[in-house]
Amino acid sequence: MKRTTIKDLAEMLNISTSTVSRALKDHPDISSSVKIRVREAAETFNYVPNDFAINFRKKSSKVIGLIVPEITMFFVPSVINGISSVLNGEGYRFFILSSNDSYQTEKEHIETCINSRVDGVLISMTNETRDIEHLKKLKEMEIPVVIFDKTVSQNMFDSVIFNNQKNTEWSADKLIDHGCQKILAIFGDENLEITQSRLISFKNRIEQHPRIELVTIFCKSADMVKEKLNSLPDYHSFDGFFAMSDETLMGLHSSLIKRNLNNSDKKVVVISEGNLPKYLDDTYEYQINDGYEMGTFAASRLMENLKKGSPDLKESAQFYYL
Amino acid sequence: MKRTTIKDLAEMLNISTSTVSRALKDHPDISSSVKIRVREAAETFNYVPNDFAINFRKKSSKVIGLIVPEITMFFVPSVINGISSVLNGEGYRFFILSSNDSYQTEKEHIETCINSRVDGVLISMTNETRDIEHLKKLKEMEIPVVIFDKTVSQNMFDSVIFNNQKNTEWSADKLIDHGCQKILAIFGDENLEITQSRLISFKNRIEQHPRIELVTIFCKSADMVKEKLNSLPDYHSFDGFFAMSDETLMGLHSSLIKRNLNNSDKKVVVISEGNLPKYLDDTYEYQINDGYEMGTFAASRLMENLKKGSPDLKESAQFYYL
DNA sequence: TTGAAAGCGATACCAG
DNA sequence: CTGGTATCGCTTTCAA
Repeated sequence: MKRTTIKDLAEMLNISTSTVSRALKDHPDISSSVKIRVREAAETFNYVPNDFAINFRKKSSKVIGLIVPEITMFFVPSVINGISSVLNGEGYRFFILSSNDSYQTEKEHIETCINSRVDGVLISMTNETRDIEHLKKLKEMEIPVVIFDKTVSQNMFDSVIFNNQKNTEWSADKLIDHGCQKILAIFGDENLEITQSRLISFKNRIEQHPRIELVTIFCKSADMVKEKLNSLPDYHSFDGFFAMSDETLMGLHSSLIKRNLNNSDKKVVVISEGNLPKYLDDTYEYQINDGYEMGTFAASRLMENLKKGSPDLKESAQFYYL
Repeated sequence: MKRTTIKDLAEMLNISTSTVSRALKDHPDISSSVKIRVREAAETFNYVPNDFAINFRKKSSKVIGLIVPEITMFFVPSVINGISSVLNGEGYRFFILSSNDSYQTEKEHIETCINSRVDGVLISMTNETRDIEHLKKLKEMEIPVVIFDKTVSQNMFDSVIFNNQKNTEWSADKLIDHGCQKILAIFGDENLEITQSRLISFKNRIEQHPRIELVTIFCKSADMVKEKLNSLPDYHSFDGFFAMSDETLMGLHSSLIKRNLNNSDKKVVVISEGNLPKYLDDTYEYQINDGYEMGTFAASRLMENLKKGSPDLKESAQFYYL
């Protein structure tokens, strides 16, 4: 089905394509009589500007690529909502690329972004990712990048992460203040930067109280939490639990209710992405790391970078704590 | 930063752009010696084909638009995963547009899809949507559409939904077979088509057993479930519970554990989107409405429509039950 | 086996 | 105020 083009309109009205183009975008040079005729014609013939042609001409796609390590129910949906709200407001769209926890896939997605000429990239990295080699091409191409949540240490791109130290210490203090004597702390994937930083802060804080006994376990998934807890010999002796994420919490919660340990005097403190908490157990305490907020923040930083244009003007990469 | 183009390569190698273009895509006409030289040059000068130009030329974006009523943690993530797995395999990308439960926004998103010349549209509708008027333009433009999960009755576009009757009857039978005598059934928003159809099937089935007492409640959110249950006078007298979705289940679960009614002999049966179940309580029984499956199925149908090309050949819209 | 050239649709510069 | 024209990068006949 042939779609109406500017040229079609021009021929119908016996004027030039330039005039039609300008009339359509309300250029001040054009007489209002012409504008009216053009707009009417556009309306009747169902003219839809061809974004391909415009992108091609303008070398800007108004599209940004969102690369996430995996699409889970825990964090990603709220992040997407946050990103949406910012990008839609700015007339941008985005496509989602899930790395499925594979560094290789992540790398390919970056190629995809380059090929499809996205205007910018928002990325949260996989557990396997150790450096930013694969991102350097984006830098060369002068495609703005903002890394969020899961990152590796680097100073080439803006990044926004939660304030792990603050959140973790808050959590540790809750358990300490509650008078817990034996604490089980459940962390995520041991290889992740985020896990390590939370681990260190948590340990430091707890170790200031030598009488408190601390056991830490690392679990890549909620299922693994369940498994490990089930084979924990002295489960009942713990009087305090810490989970570093919604996912680890899920495993813990599942395990606690199975043993009828909910509604007990055990203290549970969680750093949570914020979706689940209100449905699990009123007695758990949460430090919320809001995905929506992170989404809006990261997207806003990207928009700023986009507008800054010439990147020579751009100061070096910045680190933001949420 | 100037990016290498085919023209650049052609000039460097003193051959024509046509030859370069063909060499790059391994056209049989081109001698292998030329191919090698071209590929080497492309490699060294970091040539990246310009998708804008290609799309423009080919009039195909390899992009499809995904419109969802809202981005929740319950269903959407798995649907997205399903869609991803199919589309990425076919070299397509997609962008996500969330209608935020607003018909108006949904309508705008459809315009967005048309303007950005997506090759196809996958859509799940808002609660406010009553007809497909706003989709007709897509038909005119010959953009293939597949409607999934939330739809209205129509016969213009392919659609894929869960088999509510089957799933609901299965659930009712579970409770009946377990010997439940007093059942509390929790449904979602009373205005939704999906709620009504599940309600009717459920009731019909239970009413075949006159001795069973059935109480039904409608709740727009998990929080409302919690509220209503908390003010239920004879809570303990129920020996069977039905929740029509993960969201209603969340409220029920929250309420059950609060009263220490988990791990009891109460029977809980749920029609679930499938993400949460394994983390809540092993004793609940689930009929899984798998979002991943729906995603792959809907995306596959869309791909088929895309390939069928000339739509005169296409038979009328089809309805699929999952 | 290769090259020349047209053209996809919109834009913007330069002229008038 | 309006028109002519080159151009973006690539693909694809048509010729050679």
